[in-house]
Amino acid sequence: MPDNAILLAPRAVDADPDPARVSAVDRLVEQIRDLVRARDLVIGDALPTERELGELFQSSRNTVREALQVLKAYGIVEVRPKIGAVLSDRHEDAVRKLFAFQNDISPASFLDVQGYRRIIEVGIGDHLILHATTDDLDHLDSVNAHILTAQSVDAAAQCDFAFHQALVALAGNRTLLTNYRLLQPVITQIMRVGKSERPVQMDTHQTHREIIGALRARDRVAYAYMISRHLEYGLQFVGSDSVRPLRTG
Amino acid sequence: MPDNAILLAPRAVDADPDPARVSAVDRLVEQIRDLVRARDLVIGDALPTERELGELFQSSRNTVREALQVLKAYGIVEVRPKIGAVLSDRHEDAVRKLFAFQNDISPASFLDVQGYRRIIEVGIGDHLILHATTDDLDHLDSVNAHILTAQSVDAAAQCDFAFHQALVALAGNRTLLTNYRLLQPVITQIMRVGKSERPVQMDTHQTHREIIGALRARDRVAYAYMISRHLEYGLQFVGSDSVRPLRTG
DNA sequence: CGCCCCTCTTGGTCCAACAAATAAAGACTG
DNA sequence: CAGTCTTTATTTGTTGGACCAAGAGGGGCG
Repeated sequence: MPDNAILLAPRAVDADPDPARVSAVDRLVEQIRDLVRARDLVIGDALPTERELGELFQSSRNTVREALQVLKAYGIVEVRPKIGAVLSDRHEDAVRKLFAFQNDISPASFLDVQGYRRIIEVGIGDHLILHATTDDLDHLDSVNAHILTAQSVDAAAQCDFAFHQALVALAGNRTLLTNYRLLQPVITQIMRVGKSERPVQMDTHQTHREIIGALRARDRVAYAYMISRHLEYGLQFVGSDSVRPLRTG
Repeated sequence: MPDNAILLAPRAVDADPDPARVSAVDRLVEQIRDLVRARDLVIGDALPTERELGELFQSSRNTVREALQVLKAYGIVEVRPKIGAVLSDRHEDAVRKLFAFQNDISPASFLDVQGYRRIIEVGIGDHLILHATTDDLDHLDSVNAHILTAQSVDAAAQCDFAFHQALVALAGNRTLLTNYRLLQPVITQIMRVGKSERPVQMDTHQTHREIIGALRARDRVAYAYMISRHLEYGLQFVGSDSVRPLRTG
């Protein structure tokens, strides 16, 4: 049934004008993908060896290797010596990595990302007010509790993000959550900057508690207000004059 | 200003535990990136030839080629015969392609994506009501007009998406727009499915007009209602009985 | 000056080889 | 017989070299 459930393969996303002029590597990438589908391989299954793939698709091992590098960059496979290429579940990680690959992060981006988060986190408010169960909110509390045990700025930022991610997850929309998580590197960096100035774990934890409280009270106005204020709070540390370039190799 | 606008480079997104065990290809990818930075190369500039890169970094040309395949997959470079590797601005395209790479699109995804769109497009309503200028709305009208001239289902879907993209763009948030555009392949496919059943260009155009009208009237309730109904409309062609979960390999 | 042809560089692909890693099989020991 | 060590054979990692086709660049010719 995986077949008829598929309505389409992602198509027309990249033009493919002259099939004769497509490189052997690109062709192999597609052929290997087709092979995976045809054999119904799942995460963890191993592909044929490089030599076998070369023989199977009438290509040299070098070409196969170049195709495997592409698949590896896509997070589709992981290659281990002696084992060969194994289907990987790191695809989302690869997307995230690529997404942040050369997005130099500027103060403008900081503002932009916080604005994005406000749109999202406020936007899901109605849904949370209506559908979040007590269990959901208890879960938020437990996630929030971790921030008190954070031993470093970095760990605190991770916990902070985990809370907001859990909040977004409660919206029950996979696409939204995926997109939100794409910004993880950027968001945690914002949080690191905010927390490096002074220890604000307690403040953050308390504010999160109040946000959860607003949800428990089913008070959508309070929720929207608190989220907005909470997101603006982090920006005061990205003040105009404290914006200094720090180049990291 | 590109330099001092950099606050940080994406870090800690992928672990790099044992620098001794890193493969030559991965090392080369980083070295080539460093080379680009060191020489301040910009979009359109050409990298050294494969043979030169191999000599420069003490690697064989095959290894260089594998690294270039990775950079190509990342949308960092485009390789043109005889010219060599040229710095590319196709990075976002690469992200988009990777994002949709193995997301086989199921009816469940359709629902999910439409839900995501509703969160976004309704969520930006307040901002649009408050800040959209008459020029902005006129621009929306002109974009919307294109759908009447569409000669094919595919073209109509493109126009439809262009309208919604323009709408989201009015929110003035680059991050949001980038994320929305990430879903372009999926969204346009949803639109194609909706429009393939029967010609609905007129309907779509009219509904868009009404949405713009709600914005002109600064009527946020009407806007939210119309957007929601508009997004749900496309779903009727994805019948409920064909909605079953599918394993996303 | 402009056009055409030639050449030589460059990417695209393949082959062969060796090193390093390691899974699998076999040997050894208690 | 069970468990551990060793050997072996296979597989990936990397290199060097070879050839081809395409095309950029230079030189010659009209």
